[in-house]
Amino acid sequence: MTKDRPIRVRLRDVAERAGVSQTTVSFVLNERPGSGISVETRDRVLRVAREMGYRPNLTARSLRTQVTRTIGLVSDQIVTDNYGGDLIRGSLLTALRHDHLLIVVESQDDPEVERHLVEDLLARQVDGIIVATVTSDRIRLPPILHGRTVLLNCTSSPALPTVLADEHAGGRDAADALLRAGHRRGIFLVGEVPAALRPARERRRGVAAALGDAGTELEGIIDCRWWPESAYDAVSTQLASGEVPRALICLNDRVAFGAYQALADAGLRIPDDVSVVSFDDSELARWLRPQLTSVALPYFDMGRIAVESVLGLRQEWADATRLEQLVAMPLRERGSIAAPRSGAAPA
Amino acid sequence: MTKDRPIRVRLRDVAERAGVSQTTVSFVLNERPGSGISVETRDRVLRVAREMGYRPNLTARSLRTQVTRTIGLVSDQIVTDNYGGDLIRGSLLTALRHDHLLIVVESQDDPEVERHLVEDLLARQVDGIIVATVTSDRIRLPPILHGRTVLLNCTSSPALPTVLADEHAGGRDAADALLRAGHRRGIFLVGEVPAALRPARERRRGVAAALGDAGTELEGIIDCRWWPESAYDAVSTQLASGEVPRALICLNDRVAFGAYQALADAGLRIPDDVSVVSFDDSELARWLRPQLTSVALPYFDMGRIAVESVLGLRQEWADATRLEQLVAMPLRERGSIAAPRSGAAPA
DNA sequence: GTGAAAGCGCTAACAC
DNA sequence: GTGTTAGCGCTTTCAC
Repeated sequence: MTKDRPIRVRLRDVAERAGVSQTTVSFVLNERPGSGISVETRDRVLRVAREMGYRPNLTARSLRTQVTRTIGLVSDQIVTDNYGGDLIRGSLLTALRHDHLLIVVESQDDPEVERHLVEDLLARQVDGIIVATVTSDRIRLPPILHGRTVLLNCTSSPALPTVLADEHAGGRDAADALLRAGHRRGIFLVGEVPAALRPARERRRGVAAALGDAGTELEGIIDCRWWPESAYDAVSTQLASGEVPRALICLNDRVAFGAYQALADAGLRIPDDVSVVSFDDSELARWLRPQLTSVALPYFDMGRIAVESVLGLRQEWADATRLEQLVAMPLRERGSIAAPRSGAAPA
Repeated sequence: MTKDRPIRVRLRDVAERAGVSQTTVSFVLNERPGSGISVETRDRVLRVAREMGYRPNLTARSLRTQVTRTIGLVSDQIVTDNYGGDLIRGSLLTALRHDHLLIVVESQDDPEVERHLVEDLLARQVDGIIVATVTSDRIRLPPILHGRTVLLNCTSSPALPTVLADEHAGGRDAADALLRAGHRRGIFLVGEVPAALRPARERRRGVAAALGDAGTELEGIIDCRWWPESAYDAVSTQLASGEVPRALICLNDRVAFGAYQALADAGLRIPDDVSVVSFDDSELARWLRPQLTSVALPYFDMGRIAVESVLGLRQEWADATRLEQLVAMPLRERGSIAAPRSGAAPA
């Protein structure tokens, strides 16, 4: 809270002071082509406008033009979740780059709230809406959405344009990284795979596909929640069982973190005794010792693409051929993978 | 991108269909007190409006009322930084609770961009502006801000209402946690203290004050950047020097993470050999083994308070007595502190 | 109890 | 080249 709202300079004030009509000022300021304003008038208007500190009232302009240069981002929990930051950042910066503002809104997973928020955004005449989720995959029925709408990290029925991470390819890449290092046997997947969670499903499918192509398969799945503690417990149990893995494919970095701790406690070294690869490439991946090889979540890019789509900037969707846009997950190779200890025979 | 913008139902449409004037519809819908609309008319208008799916055009309303129910949040890097999430979330949810929308904008630390963004927000007639930074403390000159402005996690000259974390008290609390466990000697601060960084300065001052009150002082400062790797190196060096600390006060959780790794590599156990306390209480604190005792950054609360302030909801500032609002940093006690090994004598 | 009409600040067709 | 004028969709004063 500070001083009160000052008197704003209006277009009319500038016009009066410059001794011209509002139209002239409007034309000059909006650099309207072919409006045939004389250079002198132009310069005078520009000067007066600057002197008076004129700033157009965008609310009034929007009312007139039916364009707000504003995009609404509705999410369930995106801000809450740390991973979500990049999604917002990608959207935000892209919106700004295209001279649009982003209105971020969070429904806290309450459909009623979500409906309300979307209505509010529409009432504010946003030019487009992005519906994003962190817990991807939850089918959401598109509400009374008009205008341009894009789904980010989730799907709907009936289908709407959607931006998703290419988790399947990511899964392949994770497995391939291991295969390239010579791993064939003793490869475990760490983390539960709930049927409702697209990233989990797809990552596993991708892993299985790559392994299958190499004529091998997972040795097993170490079941645990996607959190360090749960992973620590599960991996510790596995190690205690006597069947020591040679490589771990962790379903995210937090799981990998728990695995690191369990491995350390068991006196096993990474990557000499056990190789580890993971998903998400969060900050954690660089903080671990050794640094973790991880398949990055392309959240920043996804946000960017969603905004570009909503602004109608993407050819792919101009001709609504494909509704799903899959964004590549880059593999970030670091020091957590090495050749298997006892030199498994290559295929 | 989806179907085109549909024809919106306007107030006038509802009025025509209901056979009344716009005024009447407006009065009914806005539940204007003492407007003396008959119950029948009221019900009819309400019914028609619902049937037609009427939604007021908030752009038009804002133009008329000069109120947008919108708050702009300008930050340098808040979205980028993971810690910043809570700041946004606190602001966002509080804004929503008070029926306002949040427009988040990021300047990428470019003053020119920042000026531009603030102007845009003002041009959009936002009801208030919050200027936030992650790297607190950088004095920023308030730009052409009108209306209600609040600074979040940074200060300015001339001074504006500001919401800050009470880092000094936080520093005291961190040190007190150690003192309570019986620590008096061998306490090291880990992390550099740049003069320009308020949190760093204040935390150290608070630590020193608490230690001084207990008749002791820091054994030394282990200088390093606020990142795991740098902390790992610095702490490892310290350990190699032979002077093994009994307690570490890490200036944030990432530093603590690096310290954990260094301690583990040196075969020292936490908290038996060395106690550790830290700042920020990020997710990391709960993921570490043992879990880390940390002084929490009250970002969520700070965001909430900033929004409440900007909305004029806080008595403290109605009478602009104090411009600075200090928010408490709660100590989250976990398993990383124990009595010193060789039982240091209490004061 | 209800309606006519003005006006928020801007853009843009049309006239001169 | 420049000005007149009619709205955009809403709120609100004032008259009936």
